[in-house]
Amino acid sequence: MGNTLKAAGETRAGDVLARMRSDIISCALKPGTKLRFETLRELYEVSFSTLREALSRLVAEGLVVAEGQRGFLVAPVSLFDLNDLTDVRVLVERQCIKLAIDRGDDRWEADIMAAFHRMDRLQSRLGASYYLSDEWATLHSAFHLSLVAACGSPNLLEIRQKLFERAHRYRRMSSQFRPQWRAKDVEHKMIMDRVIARDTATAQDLVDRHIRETTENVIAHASHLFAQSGTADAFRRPDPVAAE
Amino acid sequence: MGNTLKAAGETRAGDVLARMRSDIISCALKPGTKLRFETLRELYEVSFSTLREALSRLVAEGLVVAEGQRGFLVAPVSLFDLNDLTDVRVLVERQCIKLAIDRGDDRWEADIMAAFHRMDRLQSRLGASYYLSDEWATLHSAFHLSLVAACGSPNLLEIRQKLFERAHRYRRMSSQFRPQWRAKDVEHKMIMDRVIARDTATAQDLVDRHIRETTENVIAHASHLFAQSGTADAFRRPDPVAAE
DNA sequence: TTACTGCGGATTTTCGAAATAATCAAACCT
DNA sequence: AGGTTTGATTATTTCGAAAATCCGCAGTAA
Repeated sequence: MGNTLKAAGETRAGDVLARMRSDIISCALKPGTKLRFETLRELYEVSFSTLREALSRLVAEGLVVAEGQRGFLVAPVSLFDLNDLTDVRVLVERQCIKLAIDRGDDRWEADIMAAFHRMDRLQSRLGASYYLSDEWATLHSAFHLSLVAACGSPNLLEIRQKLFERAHRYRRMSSQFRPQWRAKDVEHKMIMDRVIARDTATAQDLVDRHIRETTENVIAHASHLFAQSGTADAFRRPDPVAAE
Repeated sequence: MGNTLKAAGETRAGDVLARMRSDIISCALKPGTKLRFETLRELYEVSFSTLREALSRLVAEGLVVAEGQRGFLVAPVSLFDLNDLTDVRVLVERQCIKLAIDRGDDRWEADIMAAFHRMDRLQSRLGASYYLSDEWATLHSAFHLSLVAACGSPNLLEIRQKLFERAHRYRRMSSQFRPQWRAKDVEHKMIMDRVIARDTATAQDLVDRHIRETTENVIAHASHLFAQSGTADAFRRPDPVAAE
């Protein structure tokens, strides 16, 4: 029964998960949208259970929120969330950088240079609008990961990756409106240099600024898209987890 | 069809989730155990789909790991993971404390004292073995949460809570073997005092030590229960998420 | 008019069977 | 004998229908 396509060893739920994540990040599914099962079922051509599985995982990633027994929602965006997200990312990323520089070996340095090279070459090939390409987003993500891959903390890296994904959605929202992004590639090169030179303090500051300036850019050009909704309500998580 | 019990407004999956979490933390489901659906189905008296939902959420909390299309596993424990978890918790908790002290108001201070009082009174009532009680664990969790509740960062608080849960399992493993825990309550009081006095640096250091000493305690008395398994393999997460 | 209650339609949540994939062991080839 | 393929068995993943729940609205009473 030839479905879309079912790559090697990939579970159906995983495939839907990836497609939905992509659609949420690209805002094909707009923030705050109610996700009705019937609609999704025909959109992604899978059954209720499979959808539910994917939705559950997206809730874990913070891209979808669950409302008790009233269904699911694309996680809303807001100025408050963006600022909070940015602060947490800076905290985590600074620590990752520090640990990676302390613990990284030659192999780690080589991987960074390789990741940068791949990203750099793709930018040249794609020209001015590289930032709109999914392929570039992947290489960009891989580059930033390579910088901190040697930090030696699986837990920190997992947290970092989830935050990076969430932030990606905000970045996409602004790139949509700002064809001429400022030259991130220069910053990337500087960060790489300072990291490989094991200059912890400077590397941390550069990454800090890299993140915060991007946020400022988003706020300047895309904040009109954000929900004015209350600072508190937009962040209710479904599960009070343990306490109470 | 009178099932166990179905409290107000609680979804079945949520109930199973809570029970499984409790069983994993208490090690009724031992670390590293393969979770077969048929077994779980009769143990928790629910269907495949409902189980799958609960399992998915537990994966998000890091208490269960998924192995491709080869089923689920209770997340293994290891010395490496415990140490890593501890380091990340210290990073997060220090930041939470700092922000809460910067931003907390009178109401926040009052809530801390109330949470401490409830925990303290329960300890008196239960006597020497209070730490084995689930009720105390809840109040203990609530107390630590109250300290940082005013930090103003939903994202940081969510991360903190998940890490706290994971650490809880390790704490349980050692309390099982060490009936006479050292007097945590004195530490709790000191922390509360320094937090309310807005003495950020000291409060951070106390919490830091509070966490690290507990970890040392666990290592000293329960590390023989840990898997010797490789430092890397025990932490594979199911989903490479975005980066390739 | 305003607040409360009970019905009807829509949506989510749960179920267990059917399809798909992995595991294990015996037989087969080299 | 060692290693590989095949086939039977077991476990997981997916499906769509059935049950439970929620939401809006009409009708009634204060």
